[in-house]
Amino acid sequence: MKKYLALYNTLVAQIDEGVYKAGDLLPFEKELIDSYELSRDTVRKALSLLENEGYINKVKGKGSVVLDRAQYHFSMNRLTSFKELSDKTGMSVITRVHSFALSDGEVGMREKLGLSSREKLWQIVRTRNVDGMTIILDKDYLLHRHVPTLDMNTCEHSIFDYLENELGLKIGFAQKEIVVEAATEEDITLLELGDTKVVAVIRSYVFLQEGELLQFSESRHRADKFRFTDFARRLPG
Amino acid sequence: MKKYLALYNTLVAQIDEGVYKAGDLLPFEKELIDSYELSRDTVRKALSLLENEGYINKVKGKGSVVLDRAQYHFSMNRLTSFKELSDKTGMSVITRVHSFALSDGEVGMREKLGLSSREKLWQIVRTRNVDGMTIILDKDYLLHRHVPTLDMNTCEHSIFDYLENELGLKIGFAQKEIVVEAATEEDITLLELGDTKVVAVIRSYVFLQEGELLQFSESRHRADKFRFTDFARRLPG
DNA sequence: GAGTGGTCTAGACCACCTA
DNA sequence: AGGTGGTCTAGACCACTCC
Repeated sequence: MKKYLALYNTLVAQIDEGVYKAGDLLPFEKELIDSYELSRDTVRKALSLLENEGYINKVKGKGSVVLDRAQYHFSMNRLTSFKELSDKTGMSVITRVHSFALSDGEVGMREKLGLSSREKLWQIVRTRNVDGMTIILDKDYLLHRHVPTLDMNTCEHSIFDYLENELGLKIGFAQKEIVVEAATEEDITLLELGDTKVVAVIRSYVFLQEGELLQFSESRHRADKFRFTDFARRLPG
Repeated sequence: MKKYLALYNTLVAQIDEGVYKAGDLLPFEKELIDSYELSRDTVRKALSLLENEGYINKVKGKGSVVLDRAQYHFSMNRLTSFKELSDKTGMSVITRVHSFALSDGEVGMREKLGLSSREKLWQIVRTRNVDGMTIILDKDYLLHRHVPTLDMNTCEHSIFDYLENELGLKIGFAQKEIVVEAATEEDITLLELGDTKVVAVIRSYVFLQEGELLQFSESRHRADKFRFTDFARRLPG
């Protein structure tokens, strides 16, 4: 639909298929303008997206250099669902739902999230078995206000899809933090931890486009299987 | 100099000073255009930057909502030097240089970085004492090709500044990864680790604007003092 | 000098929110 | 209905790279 996104997607597809390899130059702006019949700004918007996503590096006076993206494959720079991630990486992922129910949240959680004493939360506890090993314990808390109903089938597949496509919620942005913590009894049991009684925890606060809190999540990873990657740019100027 | 950066900087300053608080609306595009006498695209470029940095959330038909940035203070989303980070957060940071010398790198490193057998590396080992506690062990490797000379004073202060301002190197982007590892003897000694013999490691590969590797770094953190925060947006579309 | 991307401008139409 | 941000276009000048 949107022209700059269409161009972005075709260029991403071409890079993924190897039409342009690491070190190659993408067609110049002028060439893209002519061959796709777009204005310069539209082409530049698509290229800026590619740059922000770590696909290319634009160099003044030279062109857009394709980067080696093989090493960035597990990037969690963006807000993506677990499902998208496993689809792209081709890992075999089995999700097991341990519980889902309306609750009051854990102690102190209501205060931390700034919720009223009435506000109920959906609590969902799931484990992820990746390539034959249970390595992640996901604990999600969804605000009942935004999510009136929820079922087992949704929890087993993609809650993200459900929120966006079924409920029409518009997810805007998320704040994440990564810390290392001592394993709880729950971690030890569900993740079959061995010697190292330590987990890496990704906590995220997911907000709707208007800035309202939608969800709080804890993703607790076996420390020995944990890897987080990030792509960073220098600020312009 | 650049108009959109000037506007970005003044708006950042105003948000930091509390002129606009979390939940407030920034002046509308039209108002910024008129009061600063800029074109719409220039104003939009500044606002896009603010949005990408997590300062605001733009909502169609409504305006630019200022986000609560207090919680994001330790953001390492961007490529910033340790010095910048400590300047902004007001923490007392003492850097101690343990060694710096030209070396061949550690075993396997040359292969991993794709370097020729001739290529020499500057190896710099430093610890960071934050608010009275030594919590980070930084091991940096700079390619000799790009950095002919280096001295003690530079290592104690900002290598980043030296590379950019003295040598005129143009840093483009970095790939980072975070993993949790068992502590080495070096970690235990230098970081005065107690019970938990585990460290959080941020590895980064820093590239120049043209895509050449400049630096490889390992930042090894006491697990109990480690915290990494990240701001993520949903892709447009 | 020719070609590249970076910045800036002016104007148009659309989709969305609020009233 | 009026205002907002989102997209798209056309054209200009500049800074940088490469030959």
